[in-house]
Amino acid sequence: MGIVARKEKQKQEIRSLILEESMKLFVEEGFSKVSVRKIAERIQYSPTTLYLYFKDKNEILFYCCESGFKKMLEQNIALGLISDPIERLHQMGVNYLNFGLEYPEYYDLMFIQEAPMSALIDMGAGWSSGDQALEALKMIVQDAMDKGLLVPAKVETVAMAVWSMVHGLVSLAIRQRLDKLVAAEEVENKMHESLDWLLKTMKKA
Amino acid sequence: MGIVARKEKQKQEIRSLILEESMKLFVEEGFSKVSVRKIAERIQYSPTTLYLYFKDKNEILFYCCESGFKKMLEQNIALGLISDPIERLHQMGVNYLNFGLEYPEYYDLMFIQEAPMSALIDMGAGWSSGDQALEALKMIVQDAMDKGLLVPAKVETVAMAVWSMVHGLVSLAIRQRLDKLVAAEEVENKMHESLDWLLKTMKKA
DNA sequence: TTTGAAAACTTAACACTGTTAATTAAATTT
DNA sequence: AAATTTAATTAACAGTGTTAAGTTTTCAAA
Repeated sequence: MGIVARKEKQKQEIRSLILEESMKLFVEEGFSKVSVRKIAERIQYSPTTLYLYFKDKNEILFYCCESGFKKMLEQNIALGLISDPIERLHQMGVNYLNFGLEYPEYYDLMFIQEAPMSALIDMGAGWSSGDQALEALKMIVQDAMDKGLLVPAKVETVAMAVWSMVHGLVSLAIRQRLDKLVAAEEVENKMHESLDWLLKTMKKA
Repeated sequence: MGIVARKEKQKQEIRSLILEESMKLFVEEGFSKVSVRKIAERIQYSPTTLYLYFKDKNEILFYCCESGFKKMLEQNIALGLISDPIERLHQMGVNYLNFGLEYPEYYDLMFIQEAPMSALIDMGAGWSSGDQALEALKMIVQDAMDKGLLVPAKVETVAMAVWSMVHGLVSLAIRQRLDKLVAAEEVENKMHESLDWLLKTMKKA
């Protein structure tokens, strides 16, 4: 049935439209200041129409997360070219910091906000791109360990430490807490210095 | 003037009452679900009365932060007894993790939420107890470096790295992101393992 | 002790928020 | 062309932070 297929396609288009325009608004005005009514006005539909396509506001946020992860993965494509695992890990960290600083609103949604995660738990679904990124991290650590470039330890432990550190840097920066440790203009530099320090430190002597 | 002093004291008492009861509510119901009206009902005043004592809701949150820091500092009193700087740093990290896991609502306010920090910036004031805690951290790192227990590096860089790491662990845990890396029951253990790993790693060979 | 001003508090209201139920309009099938 | 299903809207509810205006209480001077 071509007709039912077309209808399905139209439906998907509106879904995408909602997500696109929502994300634009999140980036423009900041997550907490975007209301269902604002999104609706942007796409020229009534506010309640959104509820025909998404369960609630949280579900919209959740699907925006997914698009954030895709953006993040794109940045990491060139990573495969680096052969030294430590150098690859380092560059992955650099990408992570840059992503967080360049798209703070995305980052907020993906890693800081409570809402999307509990929406996800209700659904039993996804974060699939997020899981993918974590798998990549574990694999690099494993690789580095196999090649004797790191002091032996549990892969999970090291991956968790590295992720926590870059996440800590980005989330403290986004929430302006790092200003309390160094001058605001220097925050970005110092973040990279801290990352450098970690990788130098964990590298087997 | 004894009379004006008494009035001032009464005013302070109501201020404290508001803060106490607000914090109780934050812990009970979670930060985002507490409204001005709920706080007001608890203390048996009209909602608008709160605005006679605080500029807005954010200012209430901000002052709750301060009490959070005091709680945190209390936990760290026993720290002075430990003479080995690395051991002291380690225990400080352990305390940090425990605080975050035991009082997630406090932690949320102090380090994750956006609101209190921007309130603070408007005021030009405080986070005084927070600054104190960071100073303590820097001093320990400095001490460890002086005693040749760490590979030489900028104190700020190392302090930032350590703080970011423990903050990263706690904030990812609170927001249930670590469940994506290890099973939920094991999160707390694994967090401590990651911290142990960091300190072992950064210790000079 | 009564008057008048200052302080403390409340009521009413505004402009928002997310969300649901009932209703209308459009598209498709019979 | 009529009936039915689908899509979108209007109206409304219960809640939010906050302000302006009005009321009650407190306290010092007359």
